[in-house]
Amino acid sequence: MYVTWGMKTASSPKRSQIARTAETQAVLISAAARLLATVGFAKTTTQMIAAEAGVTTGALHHHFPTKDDLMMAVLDQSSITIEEKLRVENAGPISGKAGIREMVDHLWQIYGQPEYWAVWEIIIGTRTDPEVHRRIIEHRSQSMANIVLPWLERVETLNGSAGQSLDIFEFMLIAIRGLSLERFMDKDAAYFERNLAMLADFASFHLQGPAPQPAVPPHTNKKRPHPHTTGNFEDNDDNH
Amino acid sequence: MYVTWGMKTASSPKRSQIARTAETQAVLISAAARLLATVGFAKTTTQMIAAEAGVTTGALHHHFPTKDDLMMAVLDQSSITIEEKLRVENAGPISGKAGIREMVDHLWQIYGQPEYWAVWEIIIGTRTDPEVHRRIIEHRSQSMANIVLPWLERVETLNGSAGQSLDIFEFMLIAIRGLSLERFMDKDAAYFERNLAMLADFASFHLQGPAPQPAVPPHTNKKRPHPHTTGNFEDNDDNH
DNA sequence: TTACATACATATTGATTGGTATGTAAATAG
DNA sequence: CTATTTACATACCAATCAATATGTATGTAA
Repeated sequence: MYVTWGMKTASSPKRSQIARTAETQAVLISAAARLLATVGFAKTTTQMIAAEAGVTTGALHHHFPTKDDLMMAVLDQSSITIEEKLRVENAGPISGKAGIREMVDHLWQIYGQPEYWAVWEIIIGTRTDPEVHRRIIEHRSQSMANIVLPWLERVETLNGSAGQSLDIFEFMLIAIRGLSLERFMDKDAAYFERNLAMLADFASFHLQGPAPQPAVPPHTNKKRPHPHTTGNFEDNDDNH
Repeated sequence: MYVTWGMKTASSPKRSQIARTAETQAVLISAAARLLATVGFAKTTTQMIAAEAGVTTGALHHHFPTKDDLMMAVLDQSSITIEEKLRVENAGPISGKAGIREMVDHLWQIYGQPEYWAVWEIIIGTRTDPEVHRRIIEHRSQSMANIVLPWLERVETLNGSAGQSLDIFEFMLIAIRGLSLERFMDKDAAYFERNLAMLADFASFHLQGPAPQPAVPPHTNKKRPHPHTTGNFEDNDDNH
């Protein structure tokens, strides 16, 4: 449980205060996100988070006075991670049907992963708290601006109407969120691959006009062209 | 809070045991579903459910020994309600673009409503409990069969390939589930209308061949052709 | 009417929750 | 080195949770 981290601290006995704070907070945030994605908001307690992080509840409440503070920190960290992931492959214009399919896979790599589900767990779990909810709304609207604008620039070469592209991007995110919900239902890899292809088809249809033929892969496909499109919650092999 | 139900019991002093049981259980299930949709699984306690239903926790645990039993009853009731809703408008073949748009609205009327979110709250909230999770999986797969099969029969007249129609139906459900998630983000009615239109457009293309133009409504639409497509969680005016 | 079962309410349980109070070790400033 | 702050652990708290134990009212079969 706390073996890996414990060895790491033992190997570096002389750390500065800011280094200790940064490391402990990072470990707590990561542990909280991991638990949110695996067991959900309702069952993620402060004691579980502390145990998963390899610290005590005292340390947790030292860095994050309330549980909500830690949740907000998880949101902050997730948006940082996402913007980082997007910046890596976010270069050059999107060309043709293959480029759109690549974009869909890219979005699924980010928003379809179990780690990202922690964000929705917080959004859904804290929706009755007006203060937290308000912060989340503005948090996400700002984060969305950083994601949508680069996309619009890359896809503008294909279609002239920017408003149309924005709508399509919104829909793609919606579909990917819906697909991520299906991970709770023990679906196989082909299911996700099939619907990602369908979504890419959807974007191509709306961006480049109707294709000669729909060209959606058949219901039973023998080879998996995108093996990284999986990501069931049961697949993770934690050591706890 | 318990005024309505209280008066009802006072007005009918002589009820049979089976009638009392049926009514109390129904009231508890409805109260549980309402709370799940509004405040979520984490904050839905047995005491809140009992208070919302106008009974005591003793009555709750008399009819449903454990909280999970009540949750399963909510699932049972929801599938009954859904199959009922589907049976009402589930007659005659789907004709043309307008028919598909009608079908999308119909699905949104069922799966997009806040009441249905209670089902997902249970699925997500109890995903660590293997026994409950197993029951939910088979519960839903059976329920899905009752929904998909009639759909396939109605749409088969348009397109010959049944496998293709099944894939599209799957995709529609995914998108609608993703769209229902967006209700937590304070989106307006135009947002939902816009994306439902895009989904219907996409389905039309795949089911009846390419249309002349995609014909997506503009980003800012002044009139709302489908006023029933709203349904934010904040819109409900409970008296508690 | 009597005997019993069912439907509830009241009161209370032990376990668990998020959070606090306080002590201790480590880092940093003077 | 000394003083003080910071980082963290231990112990504990009031509140709340689901669930139980028990009492009472009500319907039902004899």
